[in-house]
Amino acid sequence: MPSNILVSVAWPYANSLIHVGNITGSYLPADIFARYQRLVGNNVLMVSGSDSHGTPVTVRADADGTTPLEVYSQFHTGFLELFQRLGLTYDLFTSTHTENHFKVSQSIFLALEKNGYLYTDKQQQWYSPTQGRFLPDRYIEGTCYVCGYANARGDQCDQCGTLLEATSLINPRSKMDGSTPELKETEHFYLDLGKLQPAIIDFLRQREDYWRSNVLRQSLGQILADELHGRAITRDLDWGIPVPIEGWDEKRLYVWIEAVIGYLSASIEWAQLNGQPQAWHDWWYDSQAKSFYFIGKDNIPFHAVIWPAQLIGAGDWFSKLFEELEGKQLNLPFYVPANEFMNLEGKKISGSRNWAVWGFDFLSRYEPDTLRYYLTANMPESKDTDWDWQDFLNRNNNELVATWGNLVNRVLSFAYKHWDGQVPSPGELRPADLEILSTVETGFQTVGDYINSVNLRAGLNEAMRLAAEVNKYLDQSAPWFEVKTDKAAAATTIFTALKAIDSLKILLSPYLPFSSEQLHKFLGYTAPLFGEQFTETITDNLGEHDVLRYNPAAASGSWEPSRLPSGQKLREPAPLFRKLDDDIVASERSRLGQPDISQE
RNA sequence: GGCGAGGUAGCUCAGUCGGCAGAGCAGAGGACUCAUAAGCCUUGUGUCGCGGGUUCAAGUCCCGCCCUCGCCA
Repeated sequence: MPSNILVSVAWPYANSLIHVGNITGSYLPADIFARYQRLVGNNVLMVSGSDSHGTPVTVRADADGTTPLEVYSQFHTGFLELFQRLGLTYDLFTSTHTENHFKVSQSIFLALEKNGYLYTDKQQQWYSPTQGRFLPDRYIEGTCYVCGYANARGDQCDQCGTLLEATSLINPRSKMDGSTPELKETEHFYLDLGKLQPAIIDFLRQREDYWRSNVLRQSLGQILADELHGRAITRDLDWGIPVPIEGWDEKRLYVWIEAVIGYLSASIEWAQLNGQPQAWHDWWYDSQAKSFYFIGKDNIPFHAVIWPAQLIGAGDWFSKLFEELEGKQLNLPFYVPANEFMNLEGKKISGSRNWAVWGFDFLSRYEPDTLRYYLTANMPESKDTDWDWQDFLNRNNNELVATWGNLVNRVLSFAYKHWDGQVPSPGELRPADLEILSTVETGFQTVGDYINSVNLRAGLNEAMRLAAEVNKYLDQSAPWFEVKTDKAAAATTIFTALKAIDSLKILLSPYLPFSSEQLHKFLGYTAPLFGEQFTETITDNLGEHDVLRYNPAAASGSWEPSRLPSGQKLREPAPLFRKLDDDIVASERSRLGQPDISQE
């Protein structure tokens, strides 16, 4: 009776590099959760991809004198490598720029249309006569109509901070060529959120008792205070997904409606790549399946309101249009455990000012588990948190290395030295031995419950507390005395300690997969705990796209207490983690805000 | 401007139904030595953002205000 668990992870925008705030906000919690669910034996499907359309990508392409496709491909490739190195085990990390995603998105659009949730309306938009095209708000500069600042952006004034109505800018000019745009009427499709409002309220009310209050209030509270109104879902652009209506093929789907559809399209692509094109039904049509959406707080309305609205609005028309199946309803989100934000040294992370710790840059000097540990211990689950380099050093040296790394090292090296590189044979276990094993084994329940309810920090704390318990046990048993007077007693102690760290290895493995895998080998196991990540190039009618995948076939780990056999041959141990030097605090701080080396 | 989250020990953060303010780290002291000078034992620490109110009792509930952050307009 394994459950089908869909792990949906925020889609990074393919126009900037990934920093630690992005990682702790959604990618890392999703991976911890997914690894745990796989260890428990559930059927996990973890999907995401690059959000490749939208104006930030075209703006960047125009600025760099290249094409949106080039910009997207370059960042996308970087994401695949970073995620692989961080051990983020996506079953599929793909892209929105695929033939499959185009088709799925257009099917959702048409299903919404069939069910009467779309309407058209006209609006004014800046148009460039010199270029013969409409200009997105981000392509416009002008004088702020609030404070008079001459270089206000189309969507916001950098001087007074006001969010601006682009069509009201004074003396507008095109950022492309400085020419003066003119207002022109254009027609768009709108999603009728007002009509869907009662169903969305129902959806949220059904989840009221277990959703985080920040997520619930930001969605339900907002709706109750201020009705939902229709939103334009098409744009006058050429980069993106064509509107699938005759006469509209010059227009594109607005990214905000199309990107979230990626959870569905990536699931479908995953099934196709596995040669079982219907396999995704288990997560999307089985009413017992549960879907978890790992996102940052800035994305709450899109995942708790708009995406459910699309799914409800598409109704059973999606299955008819997409694969001629009758009467299938797509599953709605089960839980949206949105995280708050992580700041850096007391200030907001800012890519453009290089006030950031970049994923790649970090990995050039430190290990992925070091990052995973600090980001989890400091994860913004209930409020904004702060990345502080001194705190990073302290936690690495005083918690990860001292409590866990040292425990492993002292037990392994003692066993290796005194019992000829083998797990010793114990005598009958004494009360203290039984007690510590039972204490550690409670972790499979307590840590598991924390992870299952997406309280990841609490789960990590609990696992670390258990590691400290094993340190106490060792001090009380003092095998370094026993070994001199009663080697059989020492053998019992070390056997017990080895079993304890063998169990702790599993409890910590969702958080620290690399070092757990290494410990697993030190303990003499040959089959790996986890499966393998790999990349692949897929060709379709839109061209080629690279994907990151996960093959669980070789994984042998399971969420249950150690069954370490005595006599098992150990491998020569080495420290799992590196103690960091105090100097790094100053040198890391000096990098912050410096002209950027990593934003290419 | 509307909606929401947060403000608690030197630092990072918990705090459920209102019932003597907590953890980890840092700091101080101690016994030990298997281990990455790690681990173990002992130990100090508070204007719970500010001002009112309700209550026998408020970090917690109510009102007002200040600051930080997010979404929306």
